[in-house]
Amino acid sequence: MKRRTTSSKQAVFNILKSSEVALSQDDIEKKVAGEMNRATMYRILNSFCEDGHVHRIFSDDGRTYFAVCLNCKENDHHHNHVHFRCLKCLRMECLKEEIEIKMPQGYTFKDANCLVTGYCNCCS
Amino acid sequence: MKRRTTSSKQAVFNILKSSEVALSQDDIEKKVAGEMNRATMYRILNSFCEDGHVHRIFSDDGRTYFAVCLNCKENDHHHNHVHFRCLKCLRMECLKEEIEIKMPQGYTFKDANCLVTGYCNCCS
DNA sequence: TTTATTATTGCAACAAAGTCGCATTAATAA
DNA sequence: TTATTAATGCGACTTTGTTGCAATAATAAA
Ligand SMILES: [Mn+2]
Ligand SMILES: [Mn+2]
Ligand SMILES: [Zn+2]
Ligand SMILES: [Zn+2]
Repeated sequence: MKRRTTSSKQAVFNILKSSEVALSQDDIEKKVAGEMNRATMYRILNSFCEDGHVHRIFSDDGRTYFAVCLNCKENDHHHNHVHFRCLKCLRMECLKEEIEIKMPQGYTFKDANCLVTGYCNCCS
Repeated sequence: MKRRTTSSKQAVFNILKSSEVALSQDDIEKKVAGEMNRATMYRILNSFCEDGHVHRIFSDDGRTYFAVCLNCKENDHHHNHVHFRCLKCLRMECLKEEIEIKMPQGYTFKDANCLVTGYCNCCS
């Protein structure tokens, strides 16, 4: 027996799944009904990432954002799409745009975290 | 009269300039001769970034790394090159590889922070 | 050279993100 | 129904980075 399904986990997952944008722990805390301990939420988010249901976005605002994996198969995780953070409305979103990076000779690629800041179409 | 040249600034800048890799504040603190207050060093690094002598790399390890700008002209700052962090030897380096990102319709590009993790040629 | 101005520094206190140990609670297997 | 152990809440903690304030020092002005 490994993971157990709990209401906390389901709550967090539903929030992430129904969100159009990536969310920080703080964002989720605001959206979740009732109380939920910060440490617990981080543990939940970490487990989602471990299990490959959710991916992390490391932002230049000092926060980590979380978003559900959409096109990831069990054995094919590719998070090399671009993330965008609007400097005005603060939306953090996963873009369709994928980047392909030519690694230097002898280097091994493990993961990518590509973030672009600017203004979204509403805020431009 | 705006910026003043001080030995602290010069020390930090020389460390960054002579380093092959990008450095975190902590890295610099270890390299700097004698004592230097953390707040002071951050203020120095921030001023370098403001003045466009140095650019920031936001890493997935929770730290910010700093590296001198090499190909930036006064009016043409382009930091859309890829950064690489080796998961074994922990080197953080600026890669030659530049990424070009097609922004969605109506979006305005401001800055990019593209980080790749993996293993460098020594550690692969 | 001397003085005045103000950028820079050190210090301490603070903020925010995230982690961890531990006792308690609750899913699930037996 | 009971036993097992994952999940939770709590509080303490760590790390990165910032800020107010008084003291110091680089530089402009006299
Ligand atoms: Mn994404
Ligand atoms: Mn760089
Ligand atoms: Zn916007
Ligand atoms: Zn390496």
